[in-house]
Order: sequence, then structure tokens, then C-alpha cells
Amino acid sequence: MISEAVIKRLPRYYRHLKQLSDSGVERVSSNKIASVLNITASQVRQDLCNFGGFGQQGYGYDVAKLKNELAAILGLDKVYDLIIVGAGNIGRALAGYKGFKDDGFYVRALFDIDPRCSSINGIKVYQMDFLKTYLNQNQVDIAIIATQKDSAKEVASELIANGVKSIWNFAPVELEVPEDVTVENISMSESLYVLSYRSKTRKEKKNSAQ
Amino acid sequence: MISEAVIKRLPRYYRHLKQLSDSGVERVSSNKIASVLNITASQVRQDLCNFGGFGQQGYGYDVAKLKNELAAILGLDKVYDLIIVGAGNIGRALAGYKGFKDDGFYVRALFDIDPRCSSINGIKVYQMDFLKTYLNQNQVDIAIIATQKDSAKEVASELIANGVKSIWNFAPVELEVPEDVTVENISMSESLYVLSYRSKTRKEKKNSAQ
DNA sequence: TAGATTGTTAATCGATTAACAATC
DNA sequence: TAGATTGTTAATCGATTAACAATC
Repeated sequence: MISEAVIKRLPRYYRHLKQLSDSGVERVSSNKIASVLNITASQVRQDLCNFGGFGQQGYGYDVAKLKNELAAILGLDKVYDLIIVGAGNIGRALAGYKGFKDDGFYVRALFDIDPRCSSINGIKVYQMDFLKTYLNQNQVDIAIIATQKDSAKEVASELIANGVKSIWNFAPVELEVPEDVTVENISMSESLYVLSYRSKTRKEKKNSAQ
Repeated sequence: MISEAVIKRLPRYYRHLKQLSDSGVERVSSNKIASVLNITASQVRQDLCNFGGFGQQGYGYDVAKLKNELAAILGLDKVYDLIIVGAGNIGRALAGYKGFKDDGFYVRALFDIDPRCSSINGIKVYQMDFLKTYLNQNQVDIAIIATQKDSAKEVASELIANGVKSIWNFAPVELEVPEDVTVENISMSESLYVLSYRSKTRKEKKNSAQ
């Protein structure tokens, strides 16, 4: 069983390896990875070792190989069908984001209670009523909840009732889901609060040091 | 010194207390808070105790009081002046978000290398060239980086060189900043990768159980 | 071969949980 | 008063770091 902490570091490794690969670097050591990500070399080796020995004593890691291994571990070697529920500010921004495709994430449809336009960035916007029917007729690997917080729970139930197993939640609510459903939260306001906490603490520190 | 783990839980406490307060609840126990947030009562008490004794033996916590204490701890009892750099999908979505004001976060200006319109949601969009001048003439408590990843580092340097101490970073890059500058990252792709990792792991588990 | 660097075990550190006296 | 629940100390658990033999 891989710990939460390790899992959260995997995407950072992957991103860094992609960067190295893009800039033509061929080999890298746990030490170099560690210094870029601000962690210890021990931790890098420990983390990677959870998934098998990708390195070579005396040499380090082959960038291309490690990158591919990480992609496979993260499940980025597959194609995913996504839908976005909620076509407000966030929903539209996500629909407009071109980068998803590079990682195999394809946004197939948008849903909104009040669709203002028929498509965004070439993705069709449907009436919310149609969600259930759509879910029954189409493969949906990941559903993005980008509604107001009031409707988020309701939408989640509908998604789950119709077979969705992975939810990417942008609404500021704690969703309660069955054990076999996965939720990842993007908590913008929480992150902003942490930032304001830190600014405040920084200022207090500065004042007390005077 | 408060640990990272505690700080990340503070916004969740605050959010829950706000909810309780909104629904007219007057008192709450560590036990009840814990069960909603899926943590232990011990942890709730331990966390809150870091900042002083807000509760009362045999009674619990006064919702209104605890909510206000948390707001003060998080620095939400102040007003913050924000700017957004990058008026692409994310920058525009953030500019359009009405909820910031409720917490005292005021977006004052947007900057873009290619401003397509003169204002978004009543917020003026300036040419990127004007950023330095703006920073020198105006108070900016928090700067949001919502540019492409290529320009994020450059923008960060410019912001820091002109006195910005808090950065909310939406670009998928690890920013290196001086000790007295605070960065909070919203890593959308990292969160999405964690989700795909989990879906993959869930499926493997299911298959191996068959 | 000598130097470098992994994989992995053991030691340390820190965070979470349990327990309970204090007290409302 | 009796019951409830905090604040806080001590015990446990897990994650990080250090160390080093294996080996390329």
C-alpha cells in the first residue's frame, strides 16, 4: 500500500522528468531530482523503489525510461473520456484548456442548467436534464464538478448513481462518496486561505523582529 | 511553529464552522467537527489548541466565536489587494469569480501580453509592460500568476523585484523564491494525475479480486 | 579498477492517536 | 451533583532521513 504522501509526489517527479526529457537530458541521479524538488535524495530513491528498481547503481536513472515508467504508474498511458458539469467561469476555463489532450484527457461534453451557448472550444454544451441519459449512453471515465457549491452534492449523487467512478471536484464542498468512487478536490479558497495565513504570519514575524 | 499539516486543515475547519454558523448551529464538539471532516476528535482539539483554548470543558466550542477566531488566525479579517497576471482561460475565470470579495480579496487589475479586451467583470486589463509601473504605484498584497508555464518564472521575478510578497501560482512550474516570499501552488495537472493514478489502481484492485 | 550511485535496512523524527485530569 | 467535553501529556504510529552494502 502506497502512502498518500508518496502518491502526491509522483506527479512532481513526472513533471520534472518530462522537463529533463524535453531538454534532451539522458540521465539523472536521485540527488539532482531531489535538489530541484526540494526534497532529499533518500526520499526520491525510497519513493521510486516502491514501484520497482528503475535505476542502476553507479549510473542513476535513464530519463526516458523513468519518465515512461512514471507515466504508466500514473495511468497516463491511457485515454480518458471526461465530462464537465457546470459551465460557469471554471467549467468554461477547463473546457477551453488545450493541454488536457497531451496527457490523454478528452473532454467530451459540458452540462449546465442554463446553457448560454451550444458549444465551447468545440465541446457541446447540454442541458443538465440530459446528464443521466448521456451517462447511460456514453463512457465517462472522469467527471468534473464545476458547479456552484449548492448543487455539487446533488450532481455527485447523479454521477455516482449512473456509474461514474472518478470525480474531479472544484466546488468547495466535502463530497461523501462510496468506497469505490475516487474524488480529487481542487480547493481554491482553501489554498488562498493558506496564502493569507502565511502572509499574516510573515508580517507578524517581521514586526516582532523589529 | 505550526506544522504544515495543521495549517492545511485550518481552512477546512473554517469552512465547516461557516456552514454551521450559516445554518444557525450555536455549539459544536470536537467530536462532531471530526466526524464531518473525517479526522479524529483528538486532532481537532490538538490543532485548535495550538492557537489557544477556544473551547469550554463540558460544553464544546461556541460556533460564532470559533469561526471568528479561525478567520482571525487565517488573516481573513483584513482586506487584500490582488492582481492577476495572465488573462487566458484561468485568469479570466478568476477575474469573473464573485466569491473573493466575501473573504476580503479584491482583484484590482489584470495584466496580459495581448489584452483582447479592456476590462473583465469590471476589472481593467493592462498591457504587461505596465506591470512594473503599476506595482510601484499601487499596493499589491497578493499576485496571481495565471500565465503559460514558460513565462511564469519571469513574471515571478518581476513581481518579487517590485515588492510582491505573496504569490498564488496557477502555472505548472516550481517557482524558486526568496525566503520572505510566500507561494501557494494550485497544481491542476498534479491533482488530475493523482486522480488517474487512483482510477488505475482501483481498476487493478478490482481485476485482481475477480 | 575506482568512483558513483542505487536499493534497502535501520535510526530518527514528527505527526497522530489515546488517555485522562480538569472543569464547565 | 453527574455528564460531557475540553486542554494537554504520554504512547503509538508512520514517514523521513541516514547509512551502507551491492554493483554498475
